[in-house]
Amino acid sequence: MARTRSEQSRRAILESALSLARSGGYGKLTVDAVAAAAGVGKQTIYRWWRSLGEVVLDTLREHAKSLPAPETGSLEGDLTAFLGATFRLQRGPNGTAEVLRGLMAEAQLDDGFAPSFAEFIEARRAVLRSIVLRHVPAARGSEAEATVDMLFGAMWYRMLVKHGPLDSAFAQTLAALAARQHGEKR
Amino acid sequence: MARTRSEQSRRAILESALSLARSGGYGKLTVDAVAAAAGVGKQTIYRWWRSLGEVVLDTLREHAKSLPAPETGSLEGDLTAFLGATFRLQRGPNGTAEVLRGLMAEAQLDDGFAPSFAEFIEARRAVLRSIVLRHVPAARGSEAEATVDMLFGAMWYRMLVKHGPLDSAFAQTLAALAARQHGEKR
Amino acid sequence: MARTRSEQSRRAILESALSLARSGGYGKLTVDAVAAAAGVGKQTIYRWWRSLGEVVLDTLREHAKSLPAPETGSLEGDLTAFLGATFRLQRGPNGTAEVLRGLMAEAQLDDGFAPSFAEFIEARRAVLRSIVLRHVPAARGSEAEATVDMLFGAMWYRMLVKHGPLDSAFAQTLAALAARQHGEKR
Amino acid sequence: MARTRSEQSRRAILESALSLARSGGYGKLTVDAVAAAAGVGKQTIYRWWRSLGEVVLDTLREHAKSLPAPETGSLEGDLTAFLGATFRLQRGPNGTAEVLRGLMAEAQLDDGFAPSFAEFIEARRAVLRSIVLRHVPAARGSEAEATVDMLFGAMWYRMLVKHGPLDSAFAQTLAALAARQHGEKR
DNA sequence: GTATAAGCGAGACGGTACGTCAAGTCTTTTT
DNA sequence: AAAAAGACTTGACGTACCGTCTCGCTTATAC
Repeated sequence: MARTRSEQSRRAILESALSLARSGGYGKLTVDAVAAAAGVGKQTIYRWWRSLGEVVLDTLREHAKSLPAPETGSLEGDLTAFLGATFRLQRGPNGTAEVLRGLMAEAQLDDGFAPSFAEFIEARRAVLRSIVLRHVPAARGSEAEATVDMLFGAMWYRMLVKHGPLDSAFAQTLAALAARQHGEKR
Repeated sequence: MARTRSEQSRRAILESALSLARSGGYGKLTVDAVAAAAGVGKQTIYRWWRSLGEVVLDTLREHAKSLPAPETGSLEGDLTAFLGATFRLQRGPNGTAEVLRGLMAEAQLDDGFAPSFAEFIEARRAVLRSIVLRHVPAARGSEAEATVDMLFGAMWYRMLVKHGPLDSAFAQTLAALAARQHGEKR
Repeated sequence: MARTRSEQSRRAILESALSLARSGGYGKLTVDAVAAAAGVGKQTIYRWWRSLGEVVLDTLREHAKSLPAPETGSLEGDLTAFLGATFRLQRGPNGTAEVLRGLMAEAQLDDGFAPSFAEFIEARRAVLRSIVLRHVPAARGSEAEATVDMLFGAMWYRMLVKHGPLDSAFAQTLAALAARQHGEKR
Repeated sequence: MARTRSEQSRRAILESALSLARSGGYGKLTVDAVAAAAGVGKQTIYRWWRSLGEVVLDTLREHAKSLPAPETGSLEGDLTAFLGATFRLQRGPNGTAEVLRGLMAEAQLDDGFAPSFAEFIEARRAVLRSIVLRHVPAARGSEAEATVDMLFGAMWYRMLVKHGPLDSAFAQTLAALAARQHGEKR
């Protein structure tokens, strides 16, 4: 005998949060602003999410689904394709890099948000790990983990510090170096 | 012919900031608290630093100086030593990891702080880059950069996401994989 | 369709402001202290008043209502009664003199507050003016205004400079002199 | 073997204080601004005066000396002349009204300044009192005091509340009413 | 088919911290 | 010893957001 959750409000909140984070920078995102932009009461946000970070994370989960695991036949080829596609999704004014940086920051400052973010990260790691293991089954264990950390680590490092571009050349270099780690021809 | 800067206040601020960041978490660090703990007026902080991030960064610059570049004869050996020492400095209750995570977050949220932090990061990259190039001169260019990004990237990735430890085993694995990237015997 | 203004907070603010002004002196009244004493956020004060002066003025408006216009039959009698009652309200530890002095000071230093205070003053002048005109209709115009200014002026002058008491003897003297200005037998 | 007080600094401080008070309003007068405008260290101000109020009061003491007691033969004439001259000194952009208002406010808020200000006020009262007593010796006592309070009170009241002008017409009206209080022809 | 309880937009609320301003004091160097 | 310069501690300012809490309205069951 109760009213049901408004799908319209849910969408408006997700979209407003993402668009405000992109335009003004994640650091200037506020609950008041999101609520106002979405034409929604603040309580409606707090009723369904624990923080703005969770809202934004929700929007990214959908984005990431559009990344299929490639099949080129070689580790270097698969990595080049996967990393290239991942970088492409982040680049540009409509890319997710700005928002990802904000979420990473949030996870450092808000202990409540860190687990959700870690879970999101783990999902991405699982995909990359499976690519590595498909070509180098023997690497199972700390070596595969380290390779995954080196690849995604390099990506995040550049995304966060901005000392170099996340372009296809970088994707290729990373793929080549990772392949060599596991004995593919140099 | 005016009063000179108080060295006592400077030290008190640096020490209070670092100790509060370690005890309560960087996210709960406030200017009011630092000023109170240092027995200092807030204005004195704002007079000499642009934000708390800059204060904390100042304390870390001194810490990092204590890391000497190693000389073991092989790339893998040097990397193992360098990464191991770096990780050791970050570990534990008196380690710098908690504070580094906070600074990385700050750099994402505060555009004014990002350049200072990037400069700090670049100084660390320079040391690692020189180690790589000493052993593999031919890697000069994007390959050396990528190797540096993969190593420090993996470190930051684990520091930020906390999905794995920064211990000597990880240092060794990273060193071995990086050495293989550049043709050292496996 | 929003939450309505809290009557409880409104009263607590008015009472705290008045009581703090009386105990510590108007000059030491601070927004922080009023908010703390009232158990209220500062924003709640700023939401409804433009300055502490307006808050205190609000409490005085109610106080002043308790002064009825007298009817003794003569100008001198009415003035004696009216001024006597007015002075009495200001005297003593629970009197309003301390607070009135503070408001007068505020009006000099804060251009935004001056109009509100002038309006409050005019309301009081209107009462005294009507007493004068009831007995001396011919004084309408600058003479009545001047008489009002001389009576309230003398009161404020003593309140502000504190060179003489605001007692019933002074009320009587003022009343007598004002009556003579308008030809009542001496 | 000591340096003597700098007359140049003294003058610069007095002039800067007065001019800043007139241009920006007494309420916005600050010690920093006066010191900067006078090309003087803040300590030099604090060494010789207890507060900015005392500085400004010093400048006014000289101004007031330029008011000679008039001799027209009648109470009404003398009062008209005296009040007219007094009002004239206060009017206009170079008048002292703005500054006097500020000092009166200061005296209400700063207990340390009130005595100095009261002394200044009393000097002015003495002049007006002597005029009244010269023409109405019998008024000695509370009646003369009350008349002085009514005249200066009316002046201050208008100066502070700004509900009417301090012009020669008002001076005349006040003089006439005061004369009637003491039996001069109506 | 209507009562009723949850969802909702709105926005007031108690708090915490911000970054700024000015006060009055202290220290350094110069005159 | 007085002065210019300006750093220092202190304390209050007015603002921004936080997360919580009514308020009155809307709407989808469950009776």
